[in-house]
Amino acid sequence: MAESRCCPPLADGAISPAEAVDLATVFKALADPARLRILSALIAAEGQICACDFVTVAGKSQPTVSHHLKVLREAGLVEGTRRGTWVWYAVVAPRLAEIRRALELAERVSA
Amino acid sequence: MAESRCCPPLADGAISPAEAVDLATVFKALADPARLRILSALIAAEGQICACDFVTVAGKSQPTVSHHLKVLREAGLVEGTRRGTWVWYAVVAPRLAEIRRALELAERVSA
DNA sequence: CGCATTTATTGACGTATCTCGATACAGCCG
DNA sequence: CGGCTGTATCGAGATACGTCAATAAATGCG
Repeated sequence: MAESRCCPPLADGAISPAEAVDLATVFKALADPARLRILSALIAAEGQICACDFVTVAGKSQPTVSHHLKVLREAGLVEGTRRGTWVWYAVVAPRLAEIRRALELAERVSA
Repeated sequence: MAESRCCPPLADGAISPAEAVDLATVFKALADPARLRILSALIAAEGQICACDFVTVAGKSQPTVSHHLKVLREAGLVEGTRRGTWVWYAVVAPRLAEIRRALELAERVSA
């Protein structure tokens, strides 16, 4: 602690610890190249993609891809629906908007 | 591999592996509650904050805070300048804008 | 039912990350 | 200079994460 304060006491403008944990969970889901490629493929497709195609997109084994899809699902970023043998995945747009808003606030304030 | 294709060949709209690695690095820097609290405090302050204050903000030890600041620095998200005994940190606004743009594209497409 | 195909789960291994105590470095002041 | 304060680095321990092979679960078909 500083004996002679180096600055006025902080205005406590930081997000709460709970909020920080929540946000961190989302960013953790985005913090992997394979998952980003899966997500961007889904976005570019503007629709649904069969899970089987992600093996090629991510360049990983099928179990690894399945694991990444689970992470993205649990982060609320994508949604999978079974159609017979295959499972089709799609982006959850509102969730992406939510994340963007968090960073938008950041830019607005810092601009 | 599917014997009878489940879907047309993917349009290859995903970002490149290199881009994915770059983006993942940034999101990794954001994927920690302590770092998010540090960053949000900086944003809320709309200016510079003395490094000594981050120990309280993050609720971690001084070496841990210093480590997190290094991660944020190396991700280009914050900047520190020494002013005598203390180091003052500030947000790098263009970098935040860059990240926001990546997600903005996402929302535009998925909207 | 029995078999083939797609997807998900399990278990294991290596690596990365978070955390702190101890310590080194940098700049002020008497 | 010598001591003091703030910051950064080092080393170590614990935990989390990415990855794959093996295997299970789900679905369709003959």
